[in-house]
Amino acid sequence: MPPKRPTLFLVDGSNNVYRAYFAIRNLTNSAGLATNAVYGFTQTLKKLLKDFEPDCIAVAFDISGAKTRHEAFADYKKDRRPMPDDLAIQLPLVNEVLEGFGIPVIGVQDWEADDLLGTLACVARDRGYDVVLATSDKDFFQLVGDGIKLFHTGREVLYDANGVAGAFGLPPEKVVDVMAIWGDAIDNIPGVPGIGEKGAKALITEYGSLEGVYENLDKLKPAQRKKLDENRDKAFMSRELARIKCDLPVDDIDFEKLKRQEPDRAKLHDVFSRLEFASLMQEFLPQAPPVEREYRIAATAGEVRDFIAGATEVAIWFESVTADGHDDLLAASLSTKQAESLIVPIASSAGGTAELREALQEMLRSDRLFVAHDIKLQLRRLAANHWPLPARIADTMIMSYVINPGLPSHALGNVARDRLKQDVESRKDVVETAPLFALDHEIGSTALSPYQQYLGEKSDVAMALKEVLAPELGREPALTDIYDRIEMPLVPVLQRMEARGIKIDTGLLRESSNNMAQQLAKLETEIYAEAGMEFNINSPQQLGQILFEKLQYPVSKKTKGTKAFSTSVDVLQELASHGFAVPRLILSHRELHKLKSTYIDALPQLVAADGRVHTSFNQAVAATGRLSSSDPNLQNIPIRTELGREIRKAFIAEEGNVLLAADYSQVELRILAHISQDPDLIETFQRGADIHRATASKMFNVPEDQLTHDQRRAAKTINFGVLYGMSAFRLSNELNIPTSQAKDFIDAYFGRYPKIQEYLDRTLEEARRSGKVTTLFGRVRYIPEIHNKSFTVRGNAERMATNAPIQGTAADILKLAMIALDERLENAAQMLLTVHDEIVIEVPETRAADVAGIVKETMENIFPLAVPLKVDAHYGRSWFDAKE
DNA sequence: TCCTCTGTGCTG
DNA sequence: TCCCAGCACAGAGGAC
Repeated sequence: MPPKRPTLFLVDGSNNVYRAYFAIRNLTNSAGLATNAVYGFTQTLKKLLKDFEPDCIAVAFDISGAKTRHEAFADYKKDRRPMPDDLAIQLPLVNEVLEGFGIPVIGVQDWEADDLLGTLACVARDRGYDVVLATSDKDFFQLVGDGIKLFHTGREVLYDANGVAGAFGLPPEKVVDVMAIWGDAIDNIPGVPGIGEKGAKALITEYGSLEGVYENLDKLKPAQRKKLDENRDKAFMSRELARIKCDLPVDDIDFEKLKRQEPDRAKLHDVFSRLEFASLMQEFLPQAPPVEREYRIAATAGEVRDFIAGATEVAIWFESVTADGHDDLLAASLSTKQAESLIVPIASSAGGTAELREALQEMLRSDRLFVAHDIKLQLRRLAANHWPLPARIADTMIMSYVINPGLPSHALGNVARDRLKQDVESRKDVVETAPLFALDHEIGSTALSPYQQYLGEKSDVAMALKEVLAPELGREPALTDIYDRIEMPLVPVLQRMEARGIKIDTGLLRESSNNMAQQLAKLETEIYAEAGMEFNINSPQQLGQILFEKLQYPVSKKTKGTKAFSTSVDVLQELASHGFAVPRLILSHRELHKLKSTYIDALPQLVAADGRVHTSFNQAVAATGRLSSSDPNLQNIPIRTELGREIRKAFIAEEGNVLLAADYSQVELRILAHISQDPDLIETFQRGADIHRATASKMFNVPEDQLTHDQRRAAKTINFGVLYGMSAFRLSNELNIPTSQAKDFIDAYFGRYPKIQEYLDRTLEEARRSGKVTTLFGRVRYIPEIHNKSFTVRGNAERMATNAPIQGTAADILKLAMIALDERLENAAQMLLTVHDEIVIEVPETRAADVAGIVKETMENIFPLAVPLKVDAHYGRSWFDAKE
């Protein structure tokens, strides 16, 4: 093999700065400084460095005062517009960025940057470099050939000579001839007026050169002949203007000095923070010098056994690839101490062997503690491949969540950045640059591919995080309990629920989809007719224009962010109540379209080969301690409207089974009664009365059996509202009463339940004092905004503070019940779903009544409160039937 | 063309 | 200004 030629990237500074400036508009920092050009230029630079990893790189700029290269041509560039002020002001910042990246800037007084680039390119090529010009200026196509390529920074395409021929239509050496006729408005190269790109290329293609064209003038159509004839001098002059010089005197240049350097992270972080580029700031956090990491690849089972010998804790990562809807294991990465990983190929395609696979399985069957960041994902992959599941597990994602659940994300990358000040490779980035199966490529080599680096990191970082998080968790006994007794025991329970999935009657959904499509089409026709024109009904913007501009309906509300016309249900209902047809029809259309697109059409597509949908339960998302569900979200299946509830008929049990739905009745109010110790509230629940009726009776001083419907409704609204910190304003809206009356209701409520007021005050006091609130079980939630000086922000924080202990305690209770049920039901029945206060179970019909009893008993007695917990349990063929 | 934000609406 | 906690769809427009 001949030695590889070093690569040199020559970046056309002006071109790329201008391109960024025009490609990105309206980007400024909070001080109003334009930052668009720096941002775009930086992104281009980053991409070049990452995708091409050039050996050498430099950026060429004009130095102000640069003379024209052909002073004889007086017009040349004379009326080129001056650089816009808000671009000029960014040039020093571009220089700072380049300094931060360690990229030299080249400029020679009085030289055009084009000629400088051309000369550098040619000299470098002649000295043995593979040169790439990074520009979006088509003029540079003329330089492309052996040893010189062009990377078009706008299109992100690398052109060699063939590429130029393909993109430009003519080979590089013909570029100047084409420009001679076509001209270039940007550089003020006149060309032949009246003949443009198409004409110029056709002529040069036909006659080979500018000379060729003029030798054959007589063969051309009269009009074209005339234009060429009259502008002969201009054409030849234009060709000289377009020609980039390659022979400027630069003999003394030392390309070694253009070697790529490590970026100065601190410097970049500083400039990006002034520019307020948040993601770039994150990316270039000033870091401690990187630890030497040793990531090896195992070739034999002996190496695997040696690696974990004596270790009681192993951090694991099993990498998988999805093929035909199945997660196939590809490789594992193991760590027993920081900065060391062993990568073990699993799939034969990646170099895996039966012997290696057996060593891994043997490891999983051992009683070591297996650590991962999101271990449920690991369990899922192992289970999908019928591998043994480890018995003792630890999860750094859940540790992070229990310590501070309010973070925006507990994903590995975020936690590592936060806790270890370390960036981790994302699979997306790695797979883009390296093929997946590069894994077996470098076994025995010390140089790791990016993919191997990524794999090694997965277990290494999990182990490093465990070293940081476990001691921190251990210092908080209540949090340790939450982790040990609630969250970790729940992990395998959730994993089994996800793996089981729930059966879907796709036939039913398809039928209903067709039905709805017809109804929607009919509604659309009616809406267009009433509106007098067609428009996109699903576009709030277009709908707003139709309703409030074209049809001139009264405007009652604007949207929060953009202050556009609001077209939300309440607005439409208000309009419909005045007898307007369009809003009434839109409401029907909205409901149908929502149900069809979000549920009826979406669900069948998510049904797996087993005829069931498998959601993911997210255990480290909700700040209050609740679970969430996604892909698909099965926690928002409609129930409140008759039409919506029909969808639950498609969630069914297997033949011979039923679905059993058990839900806690008014669990949050009961928790409020317990935590506040309000005697009246407790008494009401203890005697099993209708809580809203009892509340109304107290508020309005009317016996329970003489209340009006509206009085009970008001009490019900307040009962729920108090859990969320509802304002009088909101209550007045909800009940359609004056704010003053709503305020009276609320006062009456707290007058009768003084302990609830005390609870709210006490909780706010705690939040203000300690910055956090806790559930009954000690789960924390930090409320940093509790001292915010903005009324709105602080108000929000206060409502979070009072709601979190209630909602969070309910979540704790449900989780405990799930853990207990998983154990008690054994194989008699299988939990499938959980929806905050509800558990859905699939059970053989013959055992349904029996299991319903166990479920009810378990859930009601899982944790004794000052009031009884009440569970309603029903079963039937479908989820619809199970909700009596 | 892909990605992100916004408006809207579904659940407990 | 105004109700806690989620997730997803669809449109619009930014970014490349």
